[in-house]
Amino acid sequence: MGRGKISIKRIDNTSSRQVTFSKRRKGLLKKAKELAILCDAEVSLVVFSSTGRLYEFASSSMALNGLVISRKYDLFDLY
Amino acid sequence: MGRGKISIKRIDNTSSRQVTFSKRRKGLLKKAKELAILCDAEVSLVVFSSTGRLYEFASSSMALNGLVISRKYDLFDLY
DNA sequence: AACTATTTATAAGA
DNA sequence: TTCTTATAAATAGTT
Repeated sequence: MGRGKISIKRIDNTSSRQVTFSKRRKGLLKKAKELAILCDAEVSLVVFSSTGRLYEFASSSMALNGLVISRKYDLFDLY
Repeated sequence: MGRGKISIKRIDNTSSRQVTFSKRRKGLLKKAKELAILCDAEVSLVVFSSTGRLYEFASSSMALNGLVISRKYDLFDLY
């Protein structure tokens, strides 16, 4: 949806990737909320950016409260 | 996005709600996967339909494996 | 951070 | 319910 068609693979350019992340994260969260409301569904969505920032949505009856959300750590994290 | 504009509130008609759920769930899962790939993000998405069926997506490094996914039960479930 | 051309998702209809 | 299509909505590239 845009000036050109893109293929679904990792965006190499860092700033382009961040811009796309910001736009699409917003869109995804909006659609998650809409699905929950329109269809009376229970939805939880957790997103970590590649820089480790957390974004989340959970409809009220999803038991995300109090849940410890974490990425698997890797050796990279030790340095 | 369709023949008419809709407002975001619970769809009362059961069959319409199920049709919309099916379409939008598919779209949401697709976009979750795309975000993960394009932006090198970690994404987990869990959806329960109102009839209790589970749909999920998690990018590989999200620690969803082995996690017990459950709805909060309510008194309804006892009968 | 806005804009807009274009693609994509989807509401309604068949 | 699966397929179609007109239209709304998201967004890629631009400014």
